[in-house]
Amino acid sequence: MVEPIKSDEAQELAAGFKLLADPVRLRILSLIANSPAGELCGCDLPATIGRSQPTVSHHLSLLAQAGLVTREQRGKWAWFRVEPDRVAVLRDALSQKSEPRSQKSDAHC
Amino acid sequence: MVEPIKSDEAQELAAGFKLLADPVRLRILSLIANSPAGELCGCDLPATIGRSQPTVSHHLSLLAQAGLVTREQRGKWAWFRVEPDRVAVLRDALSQKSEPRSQKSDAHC
DNA sequence: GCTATATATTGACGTCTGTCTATATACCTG
DNA sequence: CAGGTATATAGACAGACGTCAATATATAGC
Repeated sequence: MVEPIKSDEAQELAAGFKLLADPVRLRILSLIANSPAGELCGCDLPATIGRSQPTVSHHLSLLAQAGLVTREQRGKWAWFRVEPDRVAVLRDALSQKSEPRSQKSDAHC
Repeated sequence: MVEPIKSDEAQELAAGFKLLADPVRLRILSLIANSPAGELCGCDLPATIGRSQPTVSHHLSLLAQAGLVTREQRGKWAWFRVEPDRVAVLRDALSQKSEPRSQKSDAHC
C-alpha cells in the first residue's frame, strides 16, 4: 500500500481477498499451483479436499469467475491453472514501503 | 505457496484473509499504514471511512485481536499501528516459485 | 462530582456464505 | 442409442457477518 486506497479500490481488493478467505479455496489454489506442469484436473479435488463434488465445483466456479484460475475443458475433464498475475495483484496490495516515516503524529484531538 | 498447504494451515491463512475481505478494514489498514509516523488515532476514522464510531471500533477490535494492528492508549485516545510482520505472513502465502515445472500432467482419469 | 469526549460493548437485523442433496448437462465408450 | 463418468446448477438450510442504535466504560477538565 503506497497510499491510502479509495473506497472503490478497497471494494475490489476486498472481493479478491474474500476468495482467499475460505480454507477450501485456499487449498484448491495451493494444490493447483503446486501440481506437476502447474495444472490440475478437477476430478482430483473432491477426494483430496474432502468435500463433495458440487461443493468443489462451486468453489472452482468462483475462482474462475474472478480470474484467479483458468479452466480448460479437455473432453469431459476440466483442467485448471492458477493465474499468477491475478494473485500478484492481491499480494502486491499487501506490499509496503520499507523505510520508516519521519513525520510526527498530530497532537490530538 | 511453496507446497500444497495443509487443512489447518489453510484454516489459519483463511482467517487472516477474511480480515482483509472487507473494504472498511482494508481502508483502515491502508490509512494507518500510510499515515505520518505510521500511526493513526482512532478518532480520525469514522469521518474518514464514512461509518459510525461503533462500526469502526468493531473493525479495529477484530484487526487488533488478530494482531494485524497494535493499539496504544494515550489518555483517552487510542493510537493504532500496522504490524508489518503479520501482514507479511499473508503476503508471503501468495508468493510462488517463479520457475515453471518440467513435469507432465497425469493422463486422466 | 459533574460534564464532555473518546472508545468499547451489546443486541438486533438483514444479508451473505458454504455446505449438502438432487438433478441437469456434457462427453465418451461400446 | 444406452450407460457410465465428469461437471455444473438449483434450492434449501444453518451459520457467519457488517451495520446501526443504544448504552456502558474510561479519561480528562473544571
